[in-house]
Amino acid sequence: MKRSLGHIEYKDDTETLAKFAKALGHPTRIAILKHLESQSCCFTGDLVDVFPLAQSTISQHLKELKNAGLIQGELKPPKIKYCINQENWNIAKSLFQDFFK
Amino acid sequence: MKRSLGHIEYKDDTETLAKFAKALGHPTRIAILKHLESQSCCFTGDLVDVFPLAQSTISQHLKELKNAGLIQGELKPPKIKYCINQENWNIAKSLFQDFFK
DNA sequence: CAAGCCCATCGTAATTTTACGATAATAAAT
DNA sequence: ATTTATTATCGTAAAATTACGATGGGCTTG
Repeated sequence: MKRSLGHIEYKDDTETLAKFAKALGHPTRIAILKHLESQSCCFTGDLVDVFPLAQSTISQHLKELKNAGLIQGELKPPKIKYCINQENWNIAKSLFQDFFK
Repeated sequence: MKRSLGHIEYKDDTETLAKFAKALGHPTRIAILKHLESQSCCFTGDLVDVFPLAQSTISQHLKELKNAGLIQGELKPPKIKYCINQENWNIAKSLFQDFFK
């Protein structure tokens, strides 16, 4: 990208909403989150069984959801249990609600 | 991308929600839509004045929002008036609502 | 018909995303 | 201490995204 202006400054809510939306902007990640909602929690391996994707790809999607704050991982050796991050989930929820008025 | 499986088939709602989310996944596009909500409608030129971005860049963002179905353009020569596509907007709204339960 | 205004599109470049296989890391169990 | 199970990370490659300037097309006005 040719960026003449480095960063454009948007309002915090705008940036945050875009960040959440971006994380939701892939069908696999939507499906993962739906799965997490229905199961409340699950392990990486469960998802690898459900989706026809490489384990590393699933892991990458989980990483993005985690970076966006939508999920969190809890160590349950040798597995990792992923759950919705309820706090940020609620923030996202109200940002989207406000956005759609 | 190395795609061994061509396309993964997700449920329609999942694909649609991801498509809307992807379109919302950039702060400039969020800001454009907020602007459109407050003004109800506006011209491309108005946005070029508001955002420190090249006219072609604004146009490209508008194109993506249009492709996602979130906005529509009406010819008002020599300008083009952009508005929220209310029908799809409502679809997006309820998809996000359902998603966040 | 020419000139001007507004906007989309083209061509281009840097960056990011998406995906894979292979490898490394971590903790438990043997 | 070695093995096993599970998951993250690395290296890589193709494609998509984001941005710019320049060009072109459509419509109105002179």
